[in-house]
Amino acid sequence: MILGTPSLSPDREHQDTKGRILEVAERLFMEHGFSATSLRMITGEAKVNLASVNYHFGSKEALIEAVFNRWLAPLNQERLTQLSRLETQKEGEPLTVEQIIDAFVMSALRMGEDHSGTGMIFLRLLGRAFSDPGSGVRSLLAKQYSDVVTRFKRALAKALPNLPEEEIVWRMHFMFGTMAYTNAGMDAIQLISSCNAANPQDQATILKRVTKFLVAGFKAP
Amino acid sequence: MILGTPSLSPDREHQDTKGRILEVAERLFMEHGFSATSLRMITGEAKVNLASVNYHFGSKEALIEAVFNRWLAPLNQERLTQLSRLETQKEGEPLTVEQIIDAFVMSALRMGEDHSGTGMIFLRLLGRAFSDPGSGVRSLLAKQYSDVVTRFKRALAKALPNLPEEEIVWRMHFMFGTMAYTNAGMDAIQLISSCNAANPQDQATILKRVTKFLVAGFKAP
DNA sequence: GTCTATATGTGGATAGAC
DNA sequence: GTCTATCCACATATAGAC
Repeated sequence: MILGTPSLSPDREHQDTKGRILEVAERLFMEHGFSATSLRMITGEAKVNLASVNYHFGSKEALIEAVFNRWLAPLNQERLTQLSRLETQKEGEPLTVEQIIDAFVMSALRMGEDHSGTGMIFLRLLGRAFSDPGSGVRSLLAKQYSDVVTRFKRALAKALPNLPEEEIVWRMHFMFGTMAYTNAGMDAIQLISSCNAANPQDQATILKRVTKFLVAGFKAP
Repeated sequence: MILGTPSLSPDREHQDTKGRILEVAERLFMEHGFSATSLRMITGEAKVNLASVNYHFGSKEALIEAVFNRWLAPLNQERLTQLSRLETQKEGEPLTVEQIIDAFVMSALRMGEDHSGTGMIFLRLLGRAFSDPGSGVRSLLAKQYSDVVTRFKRALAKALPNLPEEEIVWRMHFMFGTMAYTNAGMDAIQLISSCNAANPQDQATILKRVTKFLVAGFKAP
């Protein structure tokens, strides 16, 4: 429980001020980006006073950090836990690529499904944050991701002993990109593809597609 | 020659006002995002008068559109040309997945290398634009990409007859994500991976890695 | 076409009453 | 902790001289 993780209660309008701000900010940041979202928009929708943001968080920048800290740490913790679980299970033998990618991708799904869908919004916000340089979030991401990168890199190196480490790092980079974009641009696909195929489907199906795509990519010679 | 495509002359400080604005805007939008980049920053660096932006473009929004129109149309035209060239060559027989992905990815490289590296900056900006909703650029992207999507989808469907069309669309979506992120987040990899592996390399090598990764992904069962 | 000056709005942040 | 009122920096945009 890091920073006022919201209760699962459906009537969120009775939450405390701090929690309401976090929840609305999360959504608006996702919809409009960080700099295009004003504190007035946030406090307006959250029906709290403008000054309360600075009272509770100190600054807009600090609010952004708080939004991230609330979800990112648990998400990456879950990823590490899943990986550890698999490694214990196999007792030193290398995991399969499928298992590793699955641990990475499906942790996101699990977090998204928890908390009655609120986590899903964060996933999409996370996608945006990776490509948003003007928010100071990037350095935060680096810290939060460093353990995950290290551990997954090691696991993948064991699973793919013929692949140079450099290649593995790049492919992980591609994986982050695919994940980020898939989450953030879920609405872009309709714009781009302009076909009735890829319609709003449940995240589970999409992530299974992603996993298959990524596993094949990692296994490329 | 759509909107003042810059000359290849190295001393750009002698360009005309409109061209200088476009060039600086392109870079600053990429570095800071659209809404975080003010016209003052642009005109300051371009050493032109503030009012000249509105004189030449009408508004900031129109400037953003101009920046995109300058490069995106030629890029996608190149992609279509490459695809057509291959199809003519094969006379009706399906292309290989490698050829198709290569036509898509390497057109970007070719454009990036042209114009003494200026195009590269645009590629990274393009990556940002996909995940930046607050700029009205998205609908522009949809229009500019629609032909490319249609043609490449058809080619891929012929190359992968066993793959449902829906799956193809999704994998194209993943491809866009990988490309967008790879271009935009080239600096993020150092933050994230915190290892000496993936260092500033030439774009060509990186795009070859991407291509291999993507081809394998598309070929996944 | 280019400049100065300015109109007009909105941003984040804060002081101080309650 | 919450509110009103306000400060001040900076945004886009434009009017009008040159």
